Amino acid sequence: MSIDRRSHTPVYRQLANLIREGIYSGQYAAGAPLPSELALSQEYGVGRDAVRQALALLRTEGLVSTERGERSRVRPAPERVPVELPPGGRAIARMPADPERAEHGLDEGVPVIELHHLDGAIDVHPADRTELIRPT
Amino acid sequence: MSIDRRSHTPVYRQLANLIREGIYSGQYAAGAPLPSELALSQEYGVGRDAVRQALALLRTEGLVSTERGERSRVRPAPERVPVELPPGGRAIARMPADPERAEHGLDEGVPVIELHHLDGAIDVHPADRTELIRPT
DNA sequence: ATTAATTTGTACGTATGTATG
DNA sequence: TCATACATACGTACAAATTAA
Repeated sequence: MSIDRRSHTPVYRQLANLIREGIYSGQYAAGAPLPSELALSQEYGVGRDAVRQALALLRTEGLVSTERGERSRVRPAPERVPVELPPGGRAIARMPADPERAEHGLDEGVPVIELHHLDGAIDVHPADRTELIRPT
Repeated sequence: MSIDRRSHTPVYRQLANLIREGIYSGQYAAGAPLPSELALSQEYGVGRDAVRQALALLRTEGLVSTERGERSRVRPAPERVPVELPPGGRAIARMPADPERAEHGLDEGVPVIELHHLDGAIDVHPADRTELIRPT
């Protein structure tokens, strides 16, 4: 698979699609590093900007995490902790603002779940580690 | 408020913070257009790249939406539809991959809620229009 | 209805800073 | 110390969509 310059789909989205498929197919295993930006740039014959846009897109999807100085890695799915939605409780999911994300130490592309209790109390849970449940 | 070039906080994050506060404070009302990228670039004395990175960050937070040819707008919060988490049901929240996002017509920065029923069926709901509830 | 101006999107380049190995 | 790698920030140019004239 390669990049089609004649396609209407932007280069960086085509590249993101290729990498995403590589993740889904297991070509890139969970926790494994992707090729460096330079390597991807050369391998697919695109600018570094296109590579960075593709990786940024995958980060917002929670598929990839990047740390400065290291190659991007396939973000492993953490264990989910069951959290009970109590009677009369309500829950919503939203993306955290950047300062809130830093405060909770969340990866990019990870939503938060707000759990609203009957008494008005609100808990905030990282969505990647949370599974809302209701007992039978 | 303005940009501090000596700060260790990147220019684009400082700018994103300023715009975000402008949204929270009501200076930019829901649905209202933000200044154009050029206007922001000139007003704060930063490059267009920094402006675009700031807006991209706010989009991933679901605070702003942008369409080509139009100025970015403060994303209005849609009505939430109550969805019952049934007995024995489970729910998780995650970001949709780009093709899935396009398929469902979701804005950037909007998670999806996966509702897993006891019989194995899975519903997918847009998180910005969904409120999970459990009756008392 | 056409044209022009505005605005965002994509893609490239260069340079420098900062963190890792 | 040195090389590698990602982050930031500026620039240019052109494409594509909308808005205004």
